[in-house]
Amino acid sequence: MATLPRRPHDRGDLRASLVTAARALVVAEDTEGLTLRKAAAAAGVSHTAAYRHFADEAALVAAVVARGFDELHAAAEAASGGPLDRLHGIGRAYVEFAVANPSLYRLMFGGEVPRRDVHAEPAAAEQRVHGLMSSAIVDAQASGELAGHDVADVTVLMACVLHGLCSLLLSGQLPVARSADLADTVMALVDAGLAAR
Amino acid sequence: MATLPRRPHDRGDLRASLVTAARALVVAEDTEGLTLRKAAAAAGVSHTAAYRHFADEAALVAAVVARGFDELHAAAEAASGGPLDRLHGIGRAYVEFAVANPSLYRLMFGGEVPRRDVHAEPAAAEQRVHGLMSSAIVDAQASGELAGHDVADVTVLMACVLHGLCSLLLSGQLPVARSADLADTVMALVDAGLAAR
DNA sequence: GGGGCAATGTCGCCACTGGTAACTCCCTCA
DNA sequence: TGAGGGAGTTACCAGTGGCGACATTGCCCC
Repeated sequence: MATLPRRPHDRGDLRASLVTAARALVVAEDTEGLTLRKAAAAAGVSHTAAYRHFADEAALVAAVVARGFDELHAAAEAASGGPLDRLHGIGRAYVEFAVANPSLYRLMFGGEVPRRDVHAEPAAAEQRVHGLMSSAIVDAQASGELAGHDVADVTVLMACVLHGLCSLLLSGQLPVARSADLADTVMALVDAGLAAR
Repeated sequence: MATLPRRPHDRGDLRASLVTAARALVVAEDTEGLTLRKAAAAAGVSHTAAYRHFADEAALVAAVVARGFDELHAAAEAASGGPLDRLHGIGRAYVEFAVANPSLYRLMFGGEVPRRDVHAEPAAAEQRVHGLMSSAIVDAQASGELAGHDVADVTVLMACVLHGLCSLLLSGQLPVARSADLADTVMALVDAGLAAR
């Protein structure tokens, strides 16, 4: 009897399938539900097959995290408008992403599993998001909407505030229902300190 | 043969011993090194004994996290000086704690293991830290060093900025060597927005 | 006093996880 | 055509969290 092709992932798409399956697991069962074995099973493959494409489970997790940052980057990139509006849009998109994908966001910033010093992928993807903020800040300074503080410092402040807010929201310290509201409030306070006057 | 007393933890101090052992494991082997079995072994007890004092491994972790917040609270409480100085002192103590106890801090804010909605302990301990900030903010507003924004909003901003900064520091996105410097920079920017003028 | 009794621990066991080693299959290419 | 290697598989291992049945101990109360 002619068996179906035994190697459906022959052309290297198993890697992508595993990342997709792992991401789905995170969404469905929260971060602790992510297991190399479950991801492999979901991809229709024995768990050892994953080791052909990832050194560790940690490497698989790192790939999921990197993909998460790519998604966050895409969401933030969609912000438009004048320089300061764009900066605010990025901030809102950031918080919206976190609220919409809490388990994924937690995985991305959990920090324990994917050590930034071991896996370069996620760190690079995160840097791209920060780059987006920097460019908006530069523009806002050029247009005179923000004072000329050191761009790196302001970017750090922005990243700190946004991540800190998301962290408090996702841990339940702040009500998720107020996320948009809180994002605006916090950014307004930051603006007050950065505004050109 | 006379066996040594089989129940060295009779008066309920096993719980405390387990938390201490677990905390030590986190410090020694980072968050992923914390295991219920290892903690029990370190306390000189079989691993199932731990279940007499904690429902889950998660409950043990939650206890470690709560204790971490207590330590953070104690460190922050030591800040003194005028209202605004005290607020800055709290901020510096916060960052110093994170840098000095990176693995513990990661566990405290990792978020995956100890869900705030399940374990009340850690959330309450965290709230106490925020309470410290609030009181300093209230004082600074009363003394006229800060403008009279909504205290809750300002507290959120403060907590966001501090946690965000620590998060970036511990993940390697910002150099730990500059932690004190960055803390001051970031807080100065925040102050600029909050200052009474 | 002595007898229950609950608290505290131990042992044995289970399912599951990450990881390794040895093997099979099948495609490619000299 | 046949050697080689990439991609998966099976079998296995140690370690982990968790459960249930049992032992021991000290305390409380008749």
